Amino acid sequence: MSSSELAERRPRSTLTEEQIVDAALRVIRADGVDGLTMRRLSRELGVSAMAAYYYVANKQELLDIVAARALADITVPGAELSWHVRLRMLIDRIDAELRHYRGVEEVLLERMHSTQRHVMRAMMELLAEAGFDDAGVVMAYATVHTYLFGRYRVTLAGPPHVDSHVEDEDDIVDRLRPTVASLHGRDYYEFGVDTVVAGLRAQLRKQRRNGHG
Amino acid sequence: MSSSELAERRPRSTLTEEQIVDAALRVIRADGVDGLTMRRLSRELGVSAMAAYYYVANKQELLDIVAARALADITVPGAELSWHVRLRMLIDRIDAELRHYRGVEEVLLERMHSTQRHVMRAMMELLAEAGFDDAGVVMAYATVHTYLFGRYRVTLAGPPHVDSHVEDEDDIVDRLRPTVASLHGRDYYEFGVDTVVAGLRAQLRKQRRNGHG
DNA sequence: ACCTGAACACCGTTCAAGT
DNA sequence: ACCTGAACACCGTTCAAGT
Repeated sequence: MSSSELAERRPRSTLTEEQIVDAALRVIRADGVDGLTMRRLSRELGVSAMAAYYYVANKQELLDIVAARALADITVPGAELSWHVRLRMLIDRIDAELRHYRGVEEVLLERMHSTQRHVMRAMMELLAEAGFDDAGVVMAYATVHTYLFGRYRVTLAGPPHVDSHVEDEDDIVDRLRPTVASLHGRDYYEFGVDTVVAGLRAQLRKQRRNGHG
Repeated sequence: MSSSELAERRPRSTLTEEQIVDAALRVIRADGVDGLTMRRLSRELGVSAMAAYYYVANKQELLDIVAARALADITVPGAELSWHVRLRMLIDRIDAELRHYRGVEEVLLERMHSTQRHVMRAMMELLAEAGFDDAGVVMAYATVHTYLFGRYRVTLAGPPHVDSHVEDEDDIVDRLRPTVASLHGRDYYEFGVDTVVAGLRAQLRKQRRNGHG
């Protein structure tokens, strides 16, 4: 038995990629994506600072693996429903996973291809079946992707009160401050996704009017 | 004349906030927001590494000032047009400034309040005049904000070709690869903004049906 | 008042060396 | 094969010191 055969079976390796990803997710859930440093990860693994570099080429690769893992369990809603209902369900399922793996959206926003491939494929197929032409499928996907992964980065909470600034009832920004305070992440999510889906339905009607359908 | 009077007029100050912001914008346009470090900024200003700290409390404050400056010149379209046309024009003007100050969107995405206040006010007033109720105004603004500032972070260009991966005509992701390559930033922008605006028109109709109008 | 220089507590990553 | 330790080239920020 050669040593390379031994190596391929990794007989007594103490570290596995799964352990690394699990540790990374634990850190992200505790301290957010910014809290995930290679040194913090090594502490979580109980291993020397640079050990993880034997398994991942660099930090970006680690983040890609983590993002893929977060979306791995997504299932695609069945074809019996109308396309916009299915799209809404698929978006809801992605959102549920993202809330579960809090912090990972930041990774997914940047590069579309790091979305788990089967999720991208499912959404594109759905859009194609709905009647979007090729360019429409791609642009519609990009629109959903941008909204879905971008929304997590937006925080509304402004500086609670600047001393020099007096509240002005005639200023709509001041007048709506209590409304902002009363709305929750859920409200923004529902409204935003409804808006994007309704917008895509309008885009499809427009494409049909222009004679591609 | 006391020394504090002299100071208030800053008679021979070599550094001004304007110079700092200008230098920051030059660095951002050359190397992106990530390339803007406090040390790089000082080199651009021809001054010692920590000099800028006399004018800004920290890097985040610098970025806020830069973002405010980028949106300072936005003018609001006149009231004679219908609200969705005005909204589209306002979004286009913001986008034009962002393209001019390339890289600043990254700052604006994060926190809504760092959008120049007059831009936020203009868009909210427009949405209120359109007929959205208070919660609708806030959620609609948030939706536009998320899409508009989020889209810059999304890059489509995947890894050009993974060796182990064979193109599969039955896989829609592979099949649409040439379509992705043929589309430009402009196409995504037009489609995405059209989608969001059309979606908001649908939301307003829904609100009216539900008896708030 | 305005700016400098050195220092502190971090990063990601490389690489020779250990087992 | 798998992991360690030291080092390199960076960060943002603080602070005593200069002019």
